[in-house]
Amino acid sequence: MNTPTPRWQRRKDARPAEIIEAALSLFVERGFAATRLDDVAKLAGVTKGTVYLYFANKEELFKAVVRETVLPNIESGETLLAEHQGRWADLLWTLLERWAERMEQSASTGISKLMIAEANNFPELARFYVEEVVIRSRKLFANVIERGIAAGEFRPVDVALATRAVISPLMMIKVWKQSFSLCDTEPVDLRDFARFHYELMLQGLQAR
Amino acid sequence: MNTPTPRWQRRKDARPAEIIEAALSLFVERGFAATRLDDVAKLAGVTKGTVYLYFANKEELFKAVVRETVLPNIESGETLLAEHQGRWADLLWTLLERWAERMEQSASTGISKLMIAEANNFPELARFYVEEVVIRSRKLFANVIERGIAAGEFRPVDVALATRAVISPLMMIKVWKQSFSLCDTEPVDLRDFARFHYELMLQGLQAR
DNA sequence: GCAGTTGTTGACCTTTAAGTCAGTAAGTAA
DNA sequence: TTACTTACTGACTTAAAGGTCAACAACTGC
Repeated sequence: MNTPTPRWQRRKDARPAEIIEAALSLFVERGFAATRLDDVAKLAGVTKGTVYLYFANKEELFKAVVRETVLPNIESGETLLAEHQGRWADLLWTLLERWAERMEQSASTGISKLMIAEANNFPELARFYVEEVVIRSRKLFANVIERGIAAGEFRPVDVALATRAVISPLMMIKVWKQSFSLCDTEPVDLRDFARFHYELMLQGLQAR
Repeated sequence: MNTPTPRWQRRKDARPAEIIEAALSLFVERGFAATRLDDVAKLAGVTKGTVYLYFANKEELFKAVVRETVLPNIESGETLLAEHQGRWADLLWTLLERWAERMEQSASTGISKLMIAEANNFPELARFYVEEVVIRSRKLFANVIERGIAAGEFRPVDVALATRAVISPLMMIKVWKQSFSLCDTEPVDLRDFARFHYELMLQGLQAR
């Protein structure tokens, strides 16, 4: 007799993560409302019923996607800051470079586009995201700038504004690529841009 | 006898623009899929049937919103460039300042957030937007930078990268405000940021 | 005024996708 | 093998929103 391969397997532990991964990529591509749970299930290799076995409803799945995907990314930067010795400009570049790298690899950075699109529809989730992700990321960069100023390495600029000037260009380019990769005839390389942005900005930041 | 005010009026010419305006503000706030046509109609002071009198379906309304709203904004910048005399850095600041002003006033700049969110769901519209709006805006700024370089006012930087470095920060801050105004506890003023960004960037751009 | 035209309504139909659950088959242990 | 548990399926129900259209009432011209 042939040993028939089972039509499906029981994989209770792996399912949630797989469903979240599938949901992430479809939410990022199409948006929350335009994504059908049948499609999420299909991409995760299960059926819709299974999705509802692990998540109470579509909104809870969305929240899980944001929570599970976003938090791991910040901690590495915070360790870098804690352990850093030497010029603050170098740390700034290290942070930007790592960020650009991660943007090219993992799908998780697509969350920023997703949150921008859906923030108004999920106020509580937006608040969670702003507090746990945005403010923390800003603090990280703000710290570097502040210490650079204190060390006499940077001019005494407005830190809140400078922080945004440092973060926003890379973020915008990434969000842009996420949305218009198919039709932008003049794309730029993320790392090239990160380097260019860093050098341009450093001129204005450095003390004379 | 009292002259009864009619329950509604026939205003064939004004309806399309009013419906488009209503749709714009709801699309920007909630996204395309999450916006109900009943709500658009209500906000425009009509009923759903009237919306379908002027637009074939929801998708055509969306296209009309993008087309009608976005085009008028670019031309003024192009005239400024054509008529400019003097330092190119000054023109750069004029363009950025006007852009920041318009962002604070008209709702039309919310289109960028909308297109970012929906580009993948409307490939043809995304192509139209990229070609008619994005590329044209980039060309405008690229021209200023190129002429500044030719005049020896700016260093010979990579124009494509510099253009994005100039545009993206303001755009990101605007998109951000659009999405997180309710829960961002550390908002920045658009004009302040525009000025800060301009001065920071100019340091890196200027020839020595 | 009155008759004819048409912009507008609102109840209705239709489609789509969220959410449910009884049944099925993959695993497990004796 | 068999008896049992439960992860998983897929057809079903339901709700909501897109889309339609016959009737209506605001205008127009005579």
